[in-house]
Amino acid sequence: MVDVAKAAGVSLATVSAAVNGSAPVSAALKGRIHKAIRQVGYKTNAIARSLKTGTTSTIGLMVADITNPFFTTTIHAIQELAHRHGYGVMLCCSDEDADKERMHLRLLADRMVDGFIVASAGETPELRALVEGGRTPVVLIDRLVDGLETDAVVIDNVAATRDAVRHLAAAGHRRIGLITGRRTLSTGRERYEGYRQALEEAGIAFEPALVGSARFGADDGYKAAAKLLSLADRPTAIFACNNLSGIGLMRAIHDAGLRCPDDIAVACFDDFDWANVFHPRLTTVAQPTQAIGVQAMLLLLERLKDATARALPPRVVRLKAELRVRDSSVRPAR
Amino acid sequence: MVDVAKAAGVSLATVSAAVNGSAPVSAALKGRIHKAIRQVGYKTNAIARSLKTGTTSTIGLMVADITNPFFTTTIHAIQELAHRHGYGVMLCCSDEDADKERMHLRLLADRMVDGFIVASAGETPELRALVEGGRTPVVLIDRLVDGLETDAVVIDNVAATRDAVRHLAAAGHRRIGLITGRRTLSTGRERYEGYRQALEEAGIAFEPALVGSARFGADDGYKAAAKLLSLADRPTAIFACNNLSGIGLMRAIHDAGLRCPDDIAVACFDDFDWANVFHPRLTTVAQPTQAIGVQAMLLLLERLKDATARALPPRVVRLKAELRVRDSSVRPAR
DNA sequence: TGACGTCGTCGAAACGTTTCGATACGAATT
DNA sequence: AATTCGTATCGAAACGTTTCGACGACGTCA
Repeated sequence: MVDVAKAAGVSLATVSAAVNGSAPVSAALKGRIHKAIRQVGYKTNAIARSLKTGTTSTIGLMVADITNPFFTTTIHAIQELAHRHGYGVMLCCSDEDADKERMHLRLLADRMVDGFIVASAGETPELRALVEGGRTPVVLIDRLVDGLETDAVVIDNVAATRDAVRHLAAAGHRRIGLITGRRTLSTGRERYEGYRQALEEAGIAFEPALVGSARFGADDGYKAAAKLLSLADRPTAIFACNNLSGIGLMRAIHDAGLRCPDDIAVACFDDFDWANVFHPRLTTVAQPTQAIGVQAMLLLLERLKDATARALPPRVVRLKAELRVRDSSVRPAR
Repeated sequence: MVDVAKAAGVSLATVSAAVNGSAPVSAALKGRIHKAIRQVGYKTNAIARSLKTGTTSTIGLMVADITNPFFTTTIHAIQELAHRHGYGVMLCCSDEDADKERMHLRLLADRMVDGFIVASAGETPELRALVEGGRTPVVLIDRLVDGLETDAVVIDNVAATRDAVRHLAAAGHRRIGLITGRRTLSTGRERYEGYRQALEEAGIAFEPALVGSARFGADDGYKAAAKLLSLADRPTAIFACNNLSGIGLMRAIHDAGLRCPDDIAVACFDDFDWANVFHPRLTTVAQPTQAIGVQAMLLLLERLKDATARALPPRVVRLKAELRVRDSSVRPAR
C-alpha cells in the first residue's frame, strides 16, 4: 500500500480511503490510485487489516461429524451464505469428542474468528467461557447445551420422534424398539422423550429392554440392534435415533437373517439421497438440514453486522422435521 | 503481552522469548513470566503474530462438492492431520463451478493461507498464478489440471475403470454403457479412457451411442441413464463414472421398470457405507479417500515445514482404487 | 590481569493496515 | 473583506507481535 501511495504520489491515508471508501476522495485521485494499484499489483493484506480493525471476517464452524450427510448439507448452506457476505469459514470437527472440541474451540478463538456456529459434543469450560464472555457471538446448531444462554437453531426432536413412533404404532406394532443416541446430548434426550410420549399415547407400556443405546456410530448401532434382535420376544419395529445407527440396524437385521419390512419394520432419523433409491426404501425423519444452516448463519450475521444486535437476548429457533414414510416401515400386503 | 511484561517486571522481548522459546531465558524469569501470564489471563494474538511472521498456520482447502461422501472423508483426513500439526483449515466449496472457485481462491489468498489443497473444478488464471507464483505451495487432489506443475495426489482412474468394465465384460456383457463425467476434468477423461481400453481388450467395438454424458449431479445422471435405457438395443450393463450419477442411474432403472441386477448390471465409481447394506448391494470402485487426504496433507506439510523442500520438483502420487464386487453387477443364478 | 566468549536481558524497529486530528483551500455567508 | 464551513488531503500514532543488534555481567583462558 505504501508502494501504491508512492506510485500515485499521494499519502497512505488517501489510498486507504480510496480503497475502502471510508472517506471522500476526489475523482482525479481515485483514478490515479486505482491505476497505481494495478501497476504495482497491490493486494490488500487481510492480516494487517484484521490486526488494526480487530475483525477477521471469518467464522468458526464446529461440527461433530463431518462425514455425516446431515452435517454436510448444513455446512454447505452455512458456507454459501457466509461467503456471500464476505466471510470465510474455518471448519473444525470434534468427532463427537468433547476434548477435541475444546482444543478446536481454542484454536478458533486464537485465530480470532468473528463468530461461532457449533454443534457441540458436550458442555465444556471453553464453550461456556465463549458464550459468557459475550465478546464473540455463538450460535448453537442441532444440539442445545444446558444452561448456555445463546442463539440456537435446532429441530423439534420430541415431536419428530413422536410422529415417527406414532406411525409405527398406527401400523399395528406394539413392541417397538428404540436405538437411542447419547443421552448427554439434547437430541438424545429429546428423541427419547418423543418415543416415550408416543408409546404412552398409544397405550403401550414402556419396556426398558426394548431400548438399546448407541453412542453415535454405525458399529455401535449394529451392536445395539443385534441385542434387540436377539431378544426372545423381539420387537416387531425399531426406530433408530440417527442415520448411522440406522445403517447399523439394517446391517444387523440382514445378518440376523431377517428381512425388512417383512419381518421387522424400520424407521430412522435423518434422510439422505440414497434412502429413496435402494431397497428397502427407508422411512426417515427428514431434518431441514439446509434451513438449519441458513437460519444459523442468519442469526450470526445479525449479531455480526450491527453492534446493537449484540445485546439482544438469545433466540432459539426450532424447526420442524418431516416424516417420510417409505417401504421400510410398512409390511407389504400379501 | 505488554501487560504481562509490566506485571512480571521484564521487557517485552523477554516475554516473547519465554513464550516462544526463541531465545534463552533464565529459569527465574521464566517462572515470573508464566505466573504473570496466568495472572493477566494473557492469550497470544495469532493475528499480530501472523502479521509479523508472514505465516498464518492455516491452510486453504478447496473442494468441488462438500456434500459428496468422497470429498467428505478426504476432508476429514486432511483436517485431522492439519490440526495435529497446528494448522487450521479454511474450507471452501466450488460446487463444480470454476467462477466460484476463482472467487474462493482469491478469498483464501487474501487471508494469506500458508498452503492450498485443491480439487479444482477447472483451470483458472487464479489457480495458475498461485502455482506459478511459487510463493504458496499448492497440492492438487482428485483432479490433475493440464500444464500445472505442482504436487498432486490422484488415483489411477484408467486402471480403476478398466478393471470395473473388464469385470462387466467378464460376466458376459457385450453391450456395456458408460455414464461419463465432465471431460474437462482429468478424472472424466481418464475414466473414459479406461472404458475404451477395457472394451478393446475384450474385443468389443466401441459404440458412441452407449456413452451418456452427465456433468456431476444425480439429476444429470438420471437423464443420461434414461436415454441409454430407452435405446432400442439397450445396454445390458452400465458403468457410472461417479457416485452421484450412480444414484441417478439406479433411479432411472427403477423408473424404467427394470430390475438390477436381473435386467441390467450396474457398477459405479465411489464407494460409500450404504452401498453395502441396501439392495441391490452396489458394485463400486472404492477410492482410498482417507489415504488421498493423508498423502495430500503430508506433501503439503513437507513444503511448509522446511524451506528447502519448497524448491523440490513437483511430485504426483497416484494411488490405487479397489473394485468391490457386490450384487448389482452379477446376474443371479437361476 | 586483560582480552574474549557466552549468556541473559533489553530497547526499538518493523510487519501493513486504519483512523484520528490537523491542515489547506475554495465557496458561501455575513 | 472577514468569518465560517465543508471538502479533500495528509502526518502520525496505533494494533500486538517478533527479532535484531546492543549491552552488561560473568567465567575462562592465556
